[in-house]
Amino acid sequence: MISLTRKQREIQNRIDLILQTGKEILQCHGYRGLTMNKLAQITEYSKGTIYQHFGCKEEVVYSLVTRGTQRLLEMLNRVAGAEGSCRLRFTLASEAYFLFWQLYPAEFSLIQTIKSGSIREKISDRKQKELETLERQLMSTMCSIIEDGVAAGELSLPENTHAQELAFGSWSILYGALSVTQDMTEISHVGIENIMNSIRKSFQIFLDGCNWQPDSNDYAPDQVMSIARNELFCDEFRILNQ
Amino acid sequence: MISLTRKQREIQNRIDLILQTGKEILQCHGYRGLTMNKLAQITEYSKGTIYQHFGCKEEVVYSLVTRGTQRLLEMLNRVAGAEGSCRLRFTLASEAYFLFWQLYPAEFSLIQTIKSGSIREKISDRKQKELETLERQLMSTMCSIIEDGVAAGELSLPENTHAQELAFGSWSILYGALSVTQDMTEISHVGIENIMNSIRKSFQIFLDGCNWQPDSNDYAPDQVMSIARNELFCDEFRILNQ
DNA sequence: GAGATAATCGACCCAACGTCAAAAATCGAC
DNA sequence: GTCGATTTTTGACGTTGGGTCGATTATCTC
Repeated sequence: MISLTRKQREIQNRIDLILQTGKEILQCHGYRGLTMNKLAQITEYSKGTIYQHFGCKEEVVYSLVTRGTQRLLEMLNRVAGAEGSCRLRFTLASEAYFLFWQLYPAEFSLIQTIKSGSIREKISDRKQKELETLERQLMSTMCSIIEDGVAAGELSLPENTHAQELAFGSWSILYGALSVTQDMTEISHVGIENIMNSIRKSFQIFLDGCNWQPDSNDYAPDQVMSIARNELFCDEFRILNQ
Repeated sequence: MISLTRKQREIQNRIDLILQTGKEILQCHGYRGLTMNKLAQITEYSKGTIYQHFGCKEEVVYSLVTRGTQRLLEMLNRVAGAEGSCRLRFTLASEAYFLFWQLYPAEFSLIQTIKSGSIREKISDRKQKELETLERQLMSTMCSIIEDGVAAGELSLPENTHAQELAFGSWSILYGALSVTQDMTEISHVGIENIMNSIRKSFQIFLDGCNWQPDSNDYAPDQVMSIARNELFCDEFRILNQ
């Protein structure tokens, strides 16, 4: 039993090593630069061993996205349990996504990659369900904040509109804006901070459009950033700033 | 001179054939299913000839996106010259994007694909600039509608906010929502029309959040669809419905 | 019609994915 | 501790598909 656990840990560590190495190769040499030979060589395992854990190259990157999404979900759950008006919490959720984008740029850009049909068709149903579940959880966390807001009287849903639609809409703004931004980071003549502020504005415009009136005015930019920086995501900010 | 023109036309026709064939293969067999051998075989040209027009496989798909973007820009330009309030026109712009997504799904989903760094690095600067210019034109068309709206007193820009930021924000909603939807078309239990209506709502919420008050109430859903269907995009709708 | 130039072709090279039978390590029973 | 059984690891190999290039064919010019 003990021996079994040790074995399982070894395997887990190896999987971690493979994923970490894969991520590093991706960051240095891009998707095309990631080859199974290189992965085997750097991790000092043979190709056959790698293939024992990952059925194909695509599964490696898919797993990276899954792992990244777990991290994001964990941040979002922290937000859901926070104090303050619901609009504040919803705004903090967007900050979580910004942080995710900055802390895990490789994972974020892989989202686009893995969504393309030609990759997904190579991934086992089990792995696909796994990521799907995580995404559903993300969406449901966002929804619950909206529903809390409705319950608290901060906003009322327009006729024939569900909380999911608002969650989907606000998520779209963030995902769309960040994924477009992703490709421009080098070219763009405007700084990242400016782009992020611009997205923040769009996000708030969307909430204004929902007529989301918080019971206090606690979602002002300074306050949001202060809570994010000093309370909810202090670990993340430390890593980011180092 | 005549002979030169004839030659040039032959080449243009061949490029068209290659692209069209590539698109069909992509639709049937996905990105991985598109191979240069197959492309050569179906077009009945040799691989060498294909490579005379496209430096690599990636350039084929990149060209498909460029061509699709031209179609979209052409639709958008029709919108910009339309009658009615600016909010109506801006809404019609979103309908143009919906149509583009429905008429050219292959091209749309390739946008995600080509944006990934590993593909872009294989594309010549010239081709990249070409697409970049088109994208800039798209954005500037959207901006000009917003600026017209400001000039007409339909909305006023929030402090420290530029028309580009609003254009970027609204574009993000559409791009983000549609690119997420793209992957779900088979799985999703809700119909496409519902999803599109949901995105339409989000879009309008965003405009509401901008406090965009049209001089007339001509952007009501029925009116928008009527103008799109019967005036601006009647050709596109005919193709779509057949 | 002949020589020059350009276009076309497909056999070939090679990188990279994925496989599999042999070798090595681990395990378990006595 | 040893030996056979089982699992894990390995890297040489098959195959696929992107890309090249010298030979061949077509076109153009004089």
